[in-house]
Amino acid sequence: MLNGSTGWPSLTPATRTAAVELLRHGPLSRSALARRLGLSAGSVTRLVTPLLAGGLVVPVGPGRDGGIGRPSTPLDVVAAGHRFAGVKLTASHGYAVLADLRSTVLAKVDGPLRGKSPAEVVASVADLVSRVAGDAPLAGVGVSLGGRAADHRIVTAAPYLGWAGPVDLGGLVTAATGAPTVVDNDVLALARATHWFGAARGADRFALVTVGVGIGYGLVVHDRLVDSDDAGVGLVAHLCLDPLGPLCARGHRGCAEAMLASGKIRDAVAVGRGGVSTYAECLDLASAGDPVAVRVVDDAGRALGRLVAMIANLTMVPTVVLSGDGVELASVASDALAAGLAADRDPAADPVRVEIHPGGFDEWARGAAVTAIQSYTTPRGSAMMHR
Amino acid sequence: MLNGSTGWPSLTPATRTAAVELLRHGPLSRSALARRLGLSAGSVTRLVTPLLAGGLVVPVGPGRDGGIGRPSTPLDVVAAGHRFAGVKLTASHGYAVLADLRSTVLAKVDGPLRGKSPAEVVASVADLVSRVAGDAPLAGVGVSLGGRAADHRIVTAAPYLGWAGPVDLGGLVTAATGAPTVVDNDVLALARATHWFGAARGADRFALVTVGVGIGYGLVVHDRLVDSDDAGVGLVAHLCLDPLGPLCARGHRGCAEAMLASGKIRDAVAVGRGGVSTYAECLDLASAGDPVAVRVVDDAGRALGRLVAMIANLTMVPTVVLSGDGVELASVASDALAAGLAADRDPAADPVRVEIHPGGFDEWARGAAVTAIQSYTTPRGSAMMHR
DNA sequence: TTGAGTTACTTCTACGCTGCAAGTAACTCC
DNA sequence: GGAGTTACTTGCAGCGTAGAAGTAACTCAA
Repeated sequence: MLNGSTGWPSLTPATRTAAVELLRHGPLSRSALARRLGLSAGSVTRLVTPLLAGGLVVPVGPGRDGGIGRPSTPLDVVAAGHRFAGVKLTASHGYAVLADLRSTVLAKVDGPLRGKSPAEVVASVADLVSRVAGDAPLAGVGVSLGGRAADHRIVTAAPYLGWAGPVDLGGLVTAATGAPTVVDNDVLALARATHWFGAARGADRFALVTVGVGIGYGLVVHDRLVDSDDAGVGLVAHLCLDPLGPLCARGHRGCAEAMLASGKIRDAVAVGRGGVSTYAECLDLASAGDPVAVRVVDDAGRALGRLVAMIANLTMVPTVVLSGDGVELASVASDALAAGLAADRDPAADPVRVEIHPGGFDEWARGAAVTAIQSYTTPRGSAMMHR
Repeated sequence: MLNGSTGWPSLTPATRTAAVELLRHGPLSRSALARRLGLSAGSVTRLVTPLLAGGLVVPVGPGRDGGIGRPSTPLDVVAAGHRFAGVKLTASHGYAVLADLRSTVLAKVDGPLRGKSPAEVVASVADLVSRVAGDAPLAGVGVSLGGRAADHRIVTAAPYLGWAGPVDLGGLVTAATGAPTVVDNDVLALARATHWFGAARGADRFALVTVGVGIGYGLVVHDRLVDSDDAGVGLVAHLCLDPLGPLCARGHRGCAEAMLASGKIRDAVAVGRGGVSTYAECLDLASAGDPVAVRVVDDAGRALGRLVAMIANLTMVPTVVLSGDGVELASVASDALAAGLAADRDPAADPVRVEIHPGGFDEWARGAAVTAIQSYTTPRGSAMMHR
């Protein structure tokens, strides 16, 4: 009966593990679940019984699998039973989504921040949350931003907001909204969403590269996000991708930011031919065959391909997901991307799968919601969130 | 009483987990072990009791930790209770070590292979093992080679030996020596040794780069070796480190192999000044200030630094271990290495710790022994070896 | 010297979680 | 309509765990 107040945190560990497996990989029959978890069939029956009784999980579909023997009964988590809000912060705006347990977006709103001070940001976030959620009770709130958050609560670095010292954003938003709130780096949150519910659902290893105003990078290995003090803050942005490329603000020639950031691409096209004012125009011009735009965009695509190759060579991921608001670059310059990838990847090695996942601001906000979902489903979990 | 015949495989899972923790991180007091494993003190007492009774673990030292309260009693695994042999194969020779449970080398031998056919290699390995082990009973044998082994048994690729189809080297050596045998890629095996007992002991994440005839690469993330079909077979060897560098055999300019392989460095010095015939001479000349050797070695050091930076940026490891028979390069060109590292690493990010670990052929063989040790201590283990 | 405080370890119990074995259920194929 | 096959359930024995209560061995201060 979907009692939100009891919720997943009250489940016993093994039962919760089964529920998470169903959430991430479902629908699954009991036998498939047993194989996935490495358990006996009897144990799975026992674990699943209280989930069915509580209405968190339901049998779904007829389960026709065509084979011989008794047909299986696929089970699935009832995603609609819980609501989460996700908020992505930029220097000036907030973007919020309302999502269910599988991070399906049910509503979205956005608006300017009232200001950059912690109090103004908290008030803006609370406002966005109440606007997007209405009076639906929330199981959790996630907030993501370009910066770092310790323990998913304390913001320790937020260059775009200009915060000097640590701010307990998680605690403040929890107090303001009444819903348990977690804070995360925006790229890491997007990587979490990609991992659990997105283009890399079910993948044990993958990398995420976001292209847009900046270049972001996230890595999942052994089914777990790789976190560190430096994760998501641009270690990848200044990797050299083209020794003859343009300069970035730090004086690096041909680094990822200089080659791929949407502002840099726009500037390069503007310098070459004039008459452009937006990144989207540059991609359109390149599609239409404008020689300057084609050259700039192709150079960028080749650089992106080389970046993908470097990532795959050094992390051994079979898949690299491209996202971010500027990711159309990868479609427009797909040939150049493939060429750059081929140039730096051993042809004898397994080919790298490149997935292009469209990314707008609501995708970033959805990432924030997934951080909240993970925190809700695996509190202080042994594997997922922390450690 | 160190009964080798019962051994670790007969331990119950939780007890074995405690024993592995002591082996890898010991000596540890019971309370420290409880903290590490996330268990209560009572559970640890229960787990440790049979290990003490069986003599696999002993109390060690007085346990003075200076603080207040009852002093702790550090426990440690009795490493001398088991013997393992490790054999590293090259195209023409085998190198074998005898090691205890902590991979301390007790003896070493080497010799030419009788030939490259599977039968000749197996006979050579068995010969080396019996020479190095004498009549000591072996708990396990590890064999490592440049190539791939499926399931730690079946060699599926061995370019240096010219084997075409898969060869059940593990099964053949098991039959020939009477000791359970595992097969592994040589770089991965060295990474295992570095992880459990070497320069990265206790590290949750690190990367290993080997420099020598070829360039090797291994990665540990989340306390587990990253394995893949392509691991260890040279994905890293053809990364571009210097756009103006020399060519490798595949036509890559300035790739890791072209810049760092000992043969390439020797050739570059020989072309420049003549009068050298070995890699070691080149390093000596560079130390002595010979301008050609200094330039070649410094370029290589800078390239190695850039490689370390790329690895750290993309994998987020805090530590990179350098090893291999040509690793002296890193000491001779340490300034250039630091410069290359600084150039490609964000100064705001955590600094990368570079550990130089001397590596001869016996280190490679020790790696093979560690593969056997891991297989012995964590058979079909949930985390260590497979999956 | 004595007792309070502190940390390390042990013992006992209740219970969660597991595999295993022996069922039952629902299907296909012949 | 039975044999074969796969999915699932039920009951049981035993491992593994936390928690509470107790013991041990030390430091420190009065």
